[in-house]
Amino acid sequence: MIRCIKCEQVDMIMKAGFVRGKQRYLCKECNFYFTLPTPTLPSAIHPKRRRHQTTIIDIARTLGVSNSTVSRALHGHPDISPETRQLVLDTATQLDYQPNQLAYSLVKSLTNTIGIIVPEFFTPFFPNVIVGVQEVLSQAGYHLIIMQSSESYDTEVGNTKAMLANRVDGVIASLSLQTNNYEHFKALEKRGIPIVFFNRVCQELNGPKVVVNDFGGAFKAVEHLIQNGYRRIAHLGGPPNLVISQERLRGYTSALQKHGFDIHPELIIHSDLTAQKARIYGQYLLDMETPPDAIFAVNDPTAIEILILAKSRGLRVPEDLGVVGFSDDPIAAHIGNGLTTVRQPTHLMGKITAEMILKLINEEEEQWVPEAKVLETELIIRGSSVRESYDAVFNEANR
Amino acid sequence: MIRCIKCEQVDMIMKAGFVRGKQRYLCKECNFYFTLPTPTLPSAIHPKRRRHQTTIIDIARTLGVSNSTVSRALHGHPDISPETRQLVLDTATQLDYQPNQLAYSLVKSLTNTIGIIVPEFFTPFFPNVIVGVQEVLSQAGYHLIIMQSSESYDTEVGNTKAMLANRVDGVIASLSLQTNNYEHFKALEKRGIPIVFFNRVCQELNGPKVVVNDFGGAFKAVEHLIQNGYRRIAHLGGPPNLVISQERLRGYTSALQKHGFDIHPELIIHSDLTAQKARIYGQYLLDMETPPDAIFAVNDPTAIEILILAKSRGLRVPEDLGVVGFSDDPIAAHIGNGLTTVRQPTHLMGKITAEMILKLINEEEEQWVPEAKVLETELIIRGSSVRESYDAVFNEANR
DNA sequence: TTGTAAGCGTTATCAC
DNA sequence: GTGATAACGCTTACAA
Repeated sequence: MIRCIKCEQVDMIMKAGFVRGKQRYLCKECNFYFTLPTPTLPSAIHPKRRRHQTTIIDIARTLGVSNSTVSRALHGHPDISPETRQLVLDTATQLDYQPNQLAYSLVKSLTNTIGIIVPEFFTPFFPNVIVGVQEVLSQAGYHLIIMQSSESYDTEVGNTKAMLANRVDGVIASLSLQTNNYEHFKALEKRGIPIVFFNRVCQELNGPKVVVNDFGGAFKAVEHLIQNGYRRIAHLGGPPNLVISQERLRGYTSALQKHGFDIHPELIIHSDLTAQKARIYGQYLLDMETPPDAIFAVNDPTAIEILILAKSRGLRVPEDLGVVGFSDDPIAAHIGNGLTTVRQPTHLMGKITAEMILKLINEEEEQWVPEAKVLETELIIRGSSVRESYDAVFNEANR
Repeated sequence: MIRCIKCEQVDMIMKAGFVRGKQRYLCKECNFYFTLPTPTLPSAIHPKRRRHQTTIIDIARTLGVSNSTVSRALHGHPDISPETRQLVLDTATQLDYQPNQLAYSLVKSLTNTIGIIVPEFFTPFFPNVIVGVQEVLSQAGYHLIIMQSSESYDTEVGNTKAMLANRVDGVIASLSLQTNNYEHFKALEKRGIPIVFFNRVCQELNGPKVVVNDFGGAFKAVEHLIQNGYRRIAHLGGPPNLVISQERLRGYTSALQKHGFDIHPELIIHSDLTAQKARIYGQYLLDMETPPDAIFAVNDPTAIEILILAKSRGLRVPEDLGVVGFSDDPIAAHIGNGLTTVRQPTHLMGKITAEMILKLINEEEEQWVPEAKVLETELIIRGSSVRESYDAVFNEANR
């Protein structure tokens, strides 16, 4: 005999289909739809659910307590008797309970998840940064969901949408090569989701950024080439829209200017960071009427391609051609007599980026957060750029 | 005037605090607590929620329709008039609506997320596999949540717990060095979460696996050394608990046996895949009374360490010492005269693993899924192992 | 210390 | 074609 839970009527009840496996009723008296409250019997079993995961309700039922009690016990809430608490904990392990993070996140509007968008995974740079990020985040109890833009603007937009849909608590990003429009990141900002950019940043967005001193690194690299007697130094640069390209180019020109060299625009090439393009532009440079005697490349993969190209042409490195890269990829130490390069603190970069995003998430009011953190680079001098004699001469002259 | 929603009484109603900003009442007649159902007024505003994300209900309210209508419109359900549909879609973009994947996942018990657990990120192997995985998964509309065990058993257990809590639809995993107990993976299985192991698999779990033919690769490598006249070939192996170590060792011994060589247990070393240990064991091997004239290393980082060690000792490679690695890391092509190594199809491995997990997720009944997929390897012959004269002699003798 | 019930944002079922 | 309502699994304010 079914009684309407609203008007207590008994006679005017009609069956009205099933909802999620439970009989549904309609009270014709008060025109009210309802299902019967789930019976609180300890042995109540969901009959037709496959692979049912244990919930706090299951624990509550087997113990004959309310789900709030269970919730409190599970979270070590102070207002609960030690006995109940232990009882709950025991049955939880007994029933192999695993909390449902989804339900938690839904109710708390917190996912404890940070999203990171990186352009690629092929050079060791981004994986290394991620290692640093993850170290800090997992310590703080956050998960990391990693997405690749694959250097595509459209994919990057999709990534940010997915971040939004999954309600990540914060986003870490490094821009794709194609990205020139930043609306998708502004959409995140607008919703109050903190973002920290690293490495491939953009000046248009005024959030916090973590970068290395690209200018300084490039400056040191080119000055080092000058000190080794190279006089016609080319720059195989990156795409002009990236700040790292701009800064490294600026370092290059500044170093030349400081030492009284002219800037030759024909020796400045804008490429795309890949070895394929480096090969083409490298050929072009070395085929010039007056080819350069040194090349400062925007990153290690392109520098290595130049090294390979030089070898195939019978050019001696460093005698005929000096080469300096940027990144200190592991391979740089081992290729030929070693590639001189600018080392970036990738791991540290990851850690600092992660710390920044955590700070942004946890700040109550608008605390002060540094606009941009600039990490220092280190010039690692190896065989591809050291011409002993010149170095001596130069240092002599400067003393 | 408040009426009890249960007994319809009007006089015995008392105010009884607030719940989530709504007045709560107690009916003294039937002793029933209740709040008034949320008014369906179009202009009802959540008064005190900061950073409120637009929901389906907001759209419904502004349009004066029900949320089911909105839901249907957003999902392109057939039973909806084109006008309403367009109206909903328009206001959705207007209000900048972003679906809440959490709520969706909660109700559907589907997250559209796959978790992957990898031991490390330092060698290019795992990043490369991940690239392949992600290619397939993102095509299928799945996200990837990446976790690192950092070669630690405890972290790996934590990772699986987190996967469970986040209710991922499937798990891809490669075991940590420390892992000897597989209960945490069995716990996933028990809950019906599909798992696919790759590369570092374990025989105890009988789920699907994707591996390369480690045996065959090792066999080819060692046979190649024999053909180049090396007669005392050592094996710098991996940890004995990993199947890859076992298989590569098996390939090593089989190749020796096939060519009538004795197995010298003192030439078989179990290390841990790292360059640090490789240095120590490498020293040990080269310091032997009768040192080996060739070393087959379990992976490239260790092989490269041997190369460096040999150089520092003035040993000529390949004349005095032959070296073969396993993986074909990018660096292998460039170090010294090149490192001979066994190439693994990392990208393909990722793609196949991803396809397998998708198949497992989508299969209705227990469809047949291959137990294990074995991918072929390729021996990449470079300078570290080719002694022309010996090769000729050997081939002569075998003709 | 424990219980009650709302609500987080969705989907699904049935009635109309 | 549209609306009403429950349910997904959890936290929490308030009352007892």
